[in-house]
Amino acid sequence: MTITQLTYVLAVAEYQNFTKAAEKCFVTQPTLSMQIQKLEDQLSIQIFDRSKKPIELTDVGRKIVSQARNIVNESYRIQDIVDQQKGFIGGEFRIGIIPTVMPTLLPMFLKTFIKKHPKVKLKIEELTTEEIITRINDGHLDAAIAATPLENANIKERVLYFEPFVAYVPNNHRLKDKKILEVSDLDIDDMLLLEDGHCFRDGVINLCKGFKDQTDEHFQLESGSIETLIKLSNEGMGMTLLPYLHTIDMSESAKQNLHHFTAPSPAREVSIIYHKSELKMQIIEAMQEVIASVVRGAIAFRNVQIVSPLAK
Amino acid sequence: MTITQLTYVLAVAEYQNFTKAAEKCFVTQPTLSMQIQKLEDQLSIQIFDRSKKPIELTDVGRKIVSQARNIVNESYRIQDIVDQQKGFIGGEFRIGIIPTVMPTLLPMFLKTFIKKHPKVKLKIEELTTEEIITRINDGHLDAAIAATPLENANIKERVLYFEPFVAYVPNNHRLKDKKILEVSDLDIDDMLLLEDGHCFRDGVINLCKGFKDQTDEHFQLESGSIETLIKLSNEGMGMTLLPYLHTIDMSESAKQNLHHFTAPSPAREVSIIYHKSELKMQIIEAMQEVIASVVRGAIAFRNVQIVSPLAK
DNA sequence: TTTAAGCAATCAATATTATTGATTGTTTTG
DNA sequence: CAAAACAATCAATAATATTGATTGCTTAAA
Repeated sequence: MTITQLTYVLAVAEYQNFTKAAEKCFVTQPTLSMQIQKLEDQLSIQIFDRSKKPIELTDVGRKIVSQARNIVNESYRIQDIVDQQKGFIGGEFRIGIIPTVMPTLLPMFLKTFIKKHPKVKLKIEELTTEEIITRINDGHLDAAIAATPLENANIKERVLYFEPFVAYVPNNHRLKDKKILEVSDLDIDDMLLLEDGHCFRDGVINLCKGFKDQTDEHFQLESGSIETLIKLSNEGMGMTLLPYLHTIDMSESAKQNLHHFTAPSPAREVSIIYHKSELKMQIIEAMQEVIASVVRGAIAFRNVQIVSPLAK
Repeated sequence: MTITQLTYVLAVAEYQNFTKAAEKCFVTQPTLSMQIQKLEDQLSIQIFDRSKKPIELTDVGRKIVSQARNIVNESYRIQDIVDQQKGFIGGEFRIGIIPTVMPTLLPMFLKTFIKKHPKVKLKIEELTTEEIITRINDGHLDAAIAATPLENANIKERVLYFEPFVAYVPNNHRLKDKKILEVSDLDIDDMLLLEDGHCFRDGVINLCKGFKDQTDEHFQLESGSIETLIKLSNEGMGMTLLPYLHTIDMSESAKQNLHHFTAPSPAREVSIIYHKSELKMQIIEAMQEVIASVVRGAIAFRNVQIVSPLAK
């Protein structure tokens, strides 16, 4: 049994196709087929059920794949140990970012980060919190930036910053003349909220006085775009809450509709999150530091109350 | 990086000697040397400091060895998964047994076990509790039989049986005429105790009324032999406590000196213990079952109080 | 029904890699 | 100082992985 064989098995399990798996492993299909056959022979067991199309895992196969993932991931940590020893910050680093953080935070730190750590090959993906959790667990992501706390046993968090919410109140709204809002002014019935993987949304709902069961709402907005949210608000669909960083470079006219909260302002906690195995921890720490330093200038609020993204 | 290379690294780390390590891996010394060099080259780091004699690990080397042990052990679990799937109970199984359990328990179950599970190649070692814990943690033992609870985070326990203590009171002892003893009769000052890795001993000391700090004792008995204990007792060194199974096949004359306790009799908990990773769990369960069935006939006590082997 | 496409297995040829026995140079030991 | 112990090196060889070409099966399209 070799680590190579195990990675081949993982690839086939993922793509359910020997040819495609071979491509991803940068070998020819016979190479991959033979190595897997060899492993199956040595174990005297079938890992894949080749009679099904597309190919399926057998029952043992499933367990073996799970253990193989374990072993392959642990083997990566050898290189990780060496990198840490050398203080080397580099290699591929796959990071996920939730939609409501992506457009504001990424431009703020990306340039600084790649300048400071040119050897890191960043792969950035916009993903919902749910997708992020899945991919951190299966090893497809090295880290992510999301609203926290998540309270997921396999995922660790490091807080980057607290981002206050600012209310966007259109002209026709009952609160249009109250320039400084209290949290108690919020009413779920005349508010418009982003979906954002049930995360941002759920947190805000809990803020509102007398919030109801989520099911009896008029509609759900599935866009991840704050732009859309503002436009719908202008169309008379209700007021909305915007994360502070989104309000910085709004047009002057739109800024007219912004209403701040009295302290403690509601806020969300934004963290860099990663698997508890702490693979590539040096890069995670490097990124945490860069983000913290650029955000420090942009957000200077002290008195905030955290809105947990956890449902219920 | 291959699993083979990692096992070579582990062997050298263990024996601090390339030649001996090569032997244990069933390859020649150049083979092992070259593979380790290749790994070091690929990682561009020294795992071993060859200038020291005997060879030492470098700082990174130590971390790599620790991770390598992890990976190699996890790789064994692939075969384990296959064995479990097939219901196969076999292969090498290394078990440690504490001295005060070995001579009574082993003869009771060994024959039955090897008859029932002929494919298991048992390697049995008599070891102290301390040695057992070390070896379960470093993977040199698959399981062990010891007095519990140990409260060790890496080790799991399954209770096999509770074994009452029986007092052995020589003719010249103050308690020689009290045929049924109470726990409160015990006095550390006229008792003789086995060392047994601080384990059996510590448990008993806690039983005695007004027990003192262990340091101010007249002497410590380092033998693991119950025989010696009885002989010393006969020489007037004091009474002693024997695990019940040891009293079954004593000579009739010796049995005259046995004094039982009133219920609840003090007793020790004897368990099969194993690493939390649960490798070779089928064999462990098979052994647990065999032992439980043979002991069931020999020990039929209900009302006992457990003497914890934990110091303090 | 025929044809084409998709896909994994097979095969023989080749490239790569691991292993070996012999040897060397160094260090340790008696 | 000589002998032993030991790891590195080397060239030869054994073992193994990889490949391109092909086959045979199944599915999808004409």
